[in-house]
Amino acid sequence: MNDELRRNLALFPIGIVQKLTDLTARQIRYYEQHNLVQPARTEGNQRLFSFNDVERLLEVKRLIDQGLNIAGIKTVLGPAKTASSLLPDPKKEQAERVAQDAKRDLTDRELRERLKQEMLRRPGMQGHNPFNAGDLSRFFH
Amino acid sequence: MNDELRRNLALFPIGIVQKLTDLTARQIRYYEQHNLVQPARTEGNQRLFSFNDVERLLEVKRLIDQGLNIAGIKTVLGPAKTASSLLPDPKKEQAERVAQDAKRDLTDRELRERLKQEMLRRPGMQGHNPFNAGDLSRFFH
DNA sequence: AATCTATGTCAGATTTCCTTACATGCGTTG
DNA sequence: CAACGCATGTAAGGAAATCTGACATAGATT
Repeated sequence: MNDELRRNLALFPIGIVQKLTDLTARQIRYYEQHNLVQPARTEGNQRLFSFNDVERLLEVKRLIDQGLNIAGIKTVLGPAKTASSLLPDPKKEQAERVAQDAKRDLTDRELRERLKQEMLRRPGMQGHNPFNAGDLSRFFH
Repeated sequence: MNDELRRNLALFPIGIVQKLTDLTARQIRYYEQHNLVQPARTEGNQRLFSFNDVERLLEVKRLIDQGLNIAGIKTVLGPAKTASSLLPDPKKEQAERVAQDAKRDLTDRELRERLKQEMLRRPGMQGHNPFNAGDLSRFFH
C-alpha cells in the first residue's frame, strides 16, 4: 500500500546505482536523457535514485542486451514515471502514450524485432535467473 | 535468509541518512566514533550506510530522546556490527561484551535510570508508533 | 561516403563529504 | 562556585563524487 512510497523514495547517488546495475554513469545519464528513468535531484542537482529507478534500469539493461534500441525499450517499458507523479491521471497517461507513439521513429523491422524479443522473453521467464548479479528482486519481499 | 544480506548492503551516503533519521551529520559521525554504528566506506573514504545502519541510528535517536547517554545506549543496544563481520563467532561476541562491560563508565544512578527507561519502553511498545517520521519499518516486510 | 546511435572520455565547475579543531550549553563533581 | 566532561554546533581546508557539455568512435543504417 505504501509500498509504492518506499519503492519511490529517492535514496541512492549514481555511484551506487552503477554498482547495483553494472551500467556506467554515462549510460545511466543517457537513458535519463531519453526518458527511460527520471531520478529525483538533490538541492544541489545531484541525481537520487529510488528502488523503482534501479529496477527500471535493470530492465533497460536486459532489453539492451537483447538488442533493443532506445525507442524499442521506450515502447516496451512505457515512459518513465516521476516520483512526484505517482498516481497519474489515466486519461493523461493514455494521451501521453498516444502522443509518444505518434512521434516514435521505429521502422517496421524494428517493430517486429521488438515484439519477437518480447515474445521470446515472457514464457516462464526462462533464462531470467532471479539471482543474477545486479538483480534487485532480493531487495523486496 | 539473504535478508541479512540486503539489509547490510552499503547504499546511502550520509546526506540521505540525515534526512532519513533527522540526525545531523555531526551526530552521526559522533555516534560512529563511539561505535554505535559502523558504516562501510567507499574507496574514497566516504561513509556508506546500510538499512541496518539506518535502523540502528533510529534506535539510538530514540534512546537519546529518552535521556540515555552514549554508554547507556551502548549497553542497551550492544556493540555495532560491521557489515563484514556478519556471522560473528559467539565466543568472540561474548568476550567483546565482557571487555566492554569492564571499561564501561556508568554510574549506578545512570544504570538504574537506563533500566527504568528500558522497562518503561518494552511493554507493548506504547508510544512507539511504527509510522513515525523517519521510522524504517515501512522499508521491510 | 555520410549519418545515426550508443557509449567512452576529458575538462572545468559544483556539490557533497571528510577530518580536525575550536566553541558552547548543560549537568556533574570536587 | 569553579572546573570538567558530554553531546553537539560550527568553521576551515581539502578530497571525493557528481554535473554538464563537448568531442571521439565503433557499428549499424541510409
